[in-house]
Amino acid sequence: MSKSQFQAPKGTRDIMAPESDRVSNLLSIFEETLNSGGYGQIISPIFEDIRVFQRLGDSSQIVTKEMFDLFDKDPKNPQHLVLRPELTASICRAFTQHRPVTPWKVWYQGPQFRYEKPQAGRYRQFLQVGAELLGSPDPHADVEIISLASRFFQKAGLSNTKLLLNSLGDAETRANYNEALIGYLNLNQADLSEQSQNTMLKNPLRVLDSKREQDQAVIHSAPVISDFLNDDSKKHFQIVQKGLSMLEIDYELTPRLVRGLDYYTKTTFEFIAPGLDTAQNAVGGGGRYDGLVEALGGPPTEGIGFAIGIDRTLLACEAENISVPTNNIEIFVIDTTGGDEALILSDELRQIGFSVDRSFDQRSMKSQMKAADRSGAQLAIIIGTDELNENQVTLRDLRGDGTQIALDRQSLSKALPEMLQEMTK
RNA sequence: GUGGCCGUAGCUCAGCCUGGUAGAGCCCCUGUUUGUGGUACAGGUGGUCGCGGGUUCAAAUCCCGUCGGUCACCCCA
Repeated sequence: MSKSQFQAPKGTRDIMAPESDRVSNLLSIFEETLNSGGYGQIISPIFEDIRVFQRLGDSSQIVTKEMFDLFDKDPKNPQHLVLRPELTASICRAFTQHRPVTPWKVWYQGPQFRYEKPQAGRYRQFLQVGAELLGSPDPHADVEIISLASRFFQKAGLSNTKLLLNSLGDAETRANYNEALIGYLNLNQADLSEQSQNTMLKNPLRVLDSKREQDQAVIHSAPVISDFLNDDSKKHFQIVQKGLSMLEIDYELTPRLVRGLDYYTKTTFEFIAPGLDTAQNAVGGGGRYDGLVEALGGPPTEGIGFAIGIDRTLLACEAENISVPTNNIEIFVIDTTGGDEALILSDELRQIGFSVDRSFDQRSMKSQMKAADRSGAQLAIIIGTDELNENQVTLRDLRGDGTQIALDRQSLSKALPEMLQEMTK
């Protein structure tokens, strides 16, 4: 066997069963959760005009160097396109384009792309699900969004996730805080790492996100934004917290929680899976972005949303040993008369709703039995020359004591449902 | 973008230091069992040792480069 000449591109992977069963399971749980909240699905393009994302702010590396470029071939309209690195901006673009009635509640699911160096829980193509609520400043909208994300993790069976909560305040708050933070960082610049001294110039907030040992002392004593919230922001944040308490959703106030994109205002949050023994333990996050639609050329519109990384949620499920729901087949047809019977019978039984598998290549009885066992099927239907001549089939219970009974071929489909139910008891 | 570790059978890995005919376990196939799986035993298929160059009589093994994986940093879901 020669070595495969091609492999999946760097930072991408093939997700195969049974892992893919878990993915589709998570996706359907998510869909169910969001549908139950009156959110409609939006299926937006996988690529967009690069400018849609450039409005996110250029202090973010996502915008500056982590996008996959595409170029429209039409010489009359040489558009610069990119594979979407996130979806909130796409959705705000869709909002300004279609101007739906507000509140506009949407959910999405799909791959996103960032040109990064891969590592644990980080891929160049990664799968996210998320939701956005546009057109309401109501803090209860924040609570609804957070609660839907939280319920998703719950339904997925994850017990070890933690909700981190913070408020970045409005523009006024941020300006005041930035000033104080810059002043503080300047005073303590000498104690900061080289990287952080750099970050400080571009986006002081992000210094709080540093994981370097050297920076921790400075970060620890830095002024916190909660002390700078103005009345409006403070009130908003209080109602959010009260709402979460009313829903009995636990959270941890983390005044140093900073998110990667510049557009966030007021409420920001992150779900982490502390059980994940990797540097990338954030499984989801989001927040309010009241100025974003306007920045994309739309009317002033408030917005709040979240995104959940399915790849990392997958890792968290594995870390918590949550069982994978698999699509086991129910019946395995064994045919030693040449294969015609297996062909006909499996088709017949599939049509009436059973999941049925069979062997190919006219293998031996023994080999087919082995395949039947491996398939996980409850029941084997055996057709040999004896059965064929008698116009019968033999049923064998593969999971119990191996009981076999003979049955008329004609009465098979009628008797099967009851028999299977009996056996799985 | 920076750094550590790793690339040998479908999978998990040994062999590499000290160069001399490519190994184990699992999986898969066949048989013991003349129509019957899950246990046991026996046998078998499968590898230009990631790729390219160099050193050498001789390279999986030493050297250089490159690609990929992985983990961390930067950054981020």
